[in-house]
Amino acid sequence: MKYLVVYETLKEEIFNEKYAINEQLPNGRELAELFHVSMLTIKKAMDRLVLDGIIVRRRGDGSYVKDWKKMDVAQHNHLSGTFNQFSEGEVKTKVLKFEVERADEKIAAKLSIQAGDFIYAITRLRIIRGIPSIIEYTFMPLDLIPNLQMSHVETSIYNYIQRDLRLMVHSAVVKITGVRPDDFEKKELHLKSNSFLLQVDQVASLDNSRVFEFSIAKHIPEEFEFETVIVSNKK
Amino acid sequence: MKYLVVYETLKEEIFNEKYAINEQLPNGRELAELFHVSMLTIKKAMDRLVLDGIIVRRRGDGSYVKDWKKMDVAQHNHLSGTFNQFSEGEVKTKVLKFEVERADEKIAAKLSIQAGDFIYAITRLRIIRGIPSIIEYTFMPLDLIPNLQMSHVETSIYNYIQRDLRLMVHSAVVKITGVRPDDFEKKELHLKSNSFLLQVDQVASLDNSRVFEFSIAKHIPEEFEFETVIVSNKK
DNA sequence: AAGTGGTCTAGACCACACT
DNA sequence: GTGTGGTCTAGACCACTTG
Repeated sequence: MKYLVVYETLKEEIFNEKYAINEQLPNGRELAELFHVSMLTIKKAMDRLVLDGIIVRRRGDGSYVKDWKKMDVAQHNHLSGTFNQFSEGEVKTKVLKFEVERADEKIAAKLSIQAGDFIYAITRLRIIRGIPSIIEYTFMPLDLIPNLQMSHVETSIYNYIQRDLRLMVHSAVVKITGVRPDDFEKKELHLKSNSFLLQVDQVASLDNSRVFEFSIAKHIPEEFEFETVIVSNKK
Repeated sequence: MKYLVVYETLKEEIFNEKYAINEQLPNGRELAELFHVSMLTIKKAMDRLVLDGIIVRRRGDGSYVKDWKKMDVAQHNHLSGTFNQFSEGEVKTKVLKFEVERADEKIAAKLSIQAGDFIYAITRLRIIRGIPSIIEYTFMPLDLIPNLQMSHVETSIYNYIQRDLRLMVHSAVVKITGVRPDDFEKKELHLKSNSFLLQVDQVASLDNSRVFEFSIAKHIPEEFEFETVIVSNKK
């Protein structure tokens, strides 16, 4: 993993301002000599820095350090579940429902299974620093996630899947919308009548391409912030 | 651009179900022979398909078609400004403000310029299919975007920058939150007192690393939907 | 053990930006 | 023209999954 060493080293050097903002970096050949690697390895490292939004590269011109200081929040591309986004003890979980049911048409479609197949249907309330902040509705195919226990549901299902089942989470499609709470949500989140929520729909896949989770998380606005970097994919 | 040909071809074949969902694709060597390219070119094409969320690849196992049908909306990674997200005639723009001002501390920080530097300060109301839907506050450094005209502001500043100035938009950092409208926004968007908005903050950069835009767009929830794919970057 | 994708090399050629 | 990054090759070796 040479390119990761190059990537981490350059990133650190930039953050330590060895290379200042808007400064041009050494070209590919020089960096390849410096690190004793091929130019392709340099390119791979630089591509990651571009993806991070830390540098730009332009053919015929060079590589330049971007103004990375304006990225005020660490990137939110979590893929780790709600639980791991907060530090130990900051988040408490109240399990409102934990049942095995048959998937209806809509959920079966999201999970790429047959209607009528068994699924876990889980509803959880996340309490962050004492404030009820998120209601999560989670649906998972029973056959993919064997032997799910209350103790997993109470903390992080992601951790169970990754650490215990040793499955790899590959990717997720997320959708963000704004919604009004229903009566149940109003009660659980202690909301006033004019309140609103930010809804994150997520369909998450394992690296064997199976969909293992469809979840709807509704966040109170005080707690919610989603940040991402969009990079233009020109030719 | 051989890898793009491979990418487009494979994508089309998958969508035409030459390769079915969950089916294994030919391995790298075979595809390299088929397309008469090197394996690295195949890998680059496949990497893009992975990024699109269309396939998964696993070392030691193979490449598999994902359930791409569940991606119900075309990906929202626009980088094209509000105007180009809707078809011709669907969106009307009312320019509420179009001035040159001096940047205050906050805006200067976002644009990576000095407080006091000249900027365009633009406020626009976007009316989609007859419904006032978005208020956009846009700030741009004067020196980067010379000679901005009312005609550009009324349609798409992005088009002016890309087509006329021939500058390339490289990337953007976006942040999504939920907010309450102020009185001005309530009036312009015809909102009731208990309403809410989805706020998208965007800091956009050119490929020379200069920040050319800081914008705050506040969307009515009926119109707003943001979708993206998150891919795990392990190793 | 056989087959897969991931990384890496040392070059080559090309497209593009500057002057 | 010079220098830059982007693409590409033909191989090599390695890490990993599955039988």
